[in-house]
Amino acid sequence: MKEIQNIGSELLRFDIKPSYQRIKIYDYLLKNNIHPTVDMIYKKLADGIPTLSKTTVYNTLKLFEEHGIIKSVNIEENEIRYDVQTHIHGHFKCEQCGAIYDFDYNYNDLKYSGLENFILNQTDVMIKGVCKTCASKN
Amino acid sequence: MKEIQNIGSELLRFDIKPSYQRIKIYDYLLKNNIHPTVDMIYKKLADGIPTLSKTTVYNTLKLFEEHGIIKSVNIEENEIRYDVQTHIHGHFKCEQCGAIYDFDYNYNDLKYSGLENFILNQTDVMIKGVCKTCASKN
DNA sequence: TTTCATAATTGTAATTATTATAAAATTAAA
DNA sequence: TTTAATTTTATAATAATTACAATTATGAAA
Ligand SMILES: [Mn+2]
Ligand SMILES: [Mn+2]
Ligand SMILES: [Zn+2]
Ligand SMILES: [Zn+2]
Repeated sequence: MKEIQNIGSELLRFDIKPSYQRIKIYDYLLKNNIHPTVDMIYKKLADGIPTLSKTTVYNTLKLFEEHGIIKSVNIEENEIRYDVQTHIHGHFKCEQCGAIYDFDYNYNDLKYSGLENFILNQTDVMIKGVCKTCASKN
Repeated sequence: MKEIQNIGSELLRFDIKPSYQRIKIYDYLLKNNIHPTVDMIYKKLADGIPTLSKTTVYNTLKLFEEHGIIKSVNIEENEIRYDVQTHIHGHFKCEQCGAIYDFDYNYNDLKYSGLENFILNQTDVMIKGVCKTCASKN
């Protein structure tokens, strides 16, 4: 889990003005490292912030990503998920419980053929299968 | 490019009844190895088959995938793309021209940490960047 | 403190991809 | 030819996301 002492100054470090909503959203992401969807974030925070608009959640996450403080992950077809973990790592989605796990892989050993003279900006490794917990239940 | 002599018998090989629409859709996928979206497929085929329904395209692609004759790829957030190439390979998306390229990588050298006792069913490697053609123009 | 400009938030409507459903058309079997 | 099963079609319903304009909050100048 990512440890941040002061959320406001962390946002400022990324040139993001720390409004009340932005702080709450980043705080949620830090404390819930579950790659949540917009809807999950909105529903959880709407309890504590009754005036919160889903548009604000969309705007904020877009802003966060543009400023590089979070990453979006494209795991399932129909929804974007968000990740405070910005270092290079892969994602595993359990086909049974739906949970998403982080994992590390040997990024530097990856060799490609067919991409000569291409400029590579971002690599994502996605694996689907059955997680340890679900596998032991079967 | 995948070479198929008889589309009808190839569909039958995968236990798919070769209806007129199914043959046309599979034929399109074989001849247009561009990882098209449902909409791209529908629009192109609707010229030749005026009665074609988009629902049929959705149904057919779903059926094809269930029978393992094609794969769906999840490259951009908001849309599914389809691929007749079913062997393990990666996908590169050019951020400038939007084209999607296939590439090969050393699948067996991929080493993970954090997935001990997990069952891995499907691995996808996605890279974003600038393709050779676009890079040479800049 | 009041005034004003700017930025952030909100609510609503519009867009887009996808799924659900039921009727119509086609195919295959009796 | 009847009949049943399968496939296709049209339409409506969902769901995620974006567009947009009004409202609210913030912060500096007067
Ligand atoms: Mn992650
Ligand atoms: Mn491919
Ligand atoms: Zn699981
Ligand atoms: Zn390009």
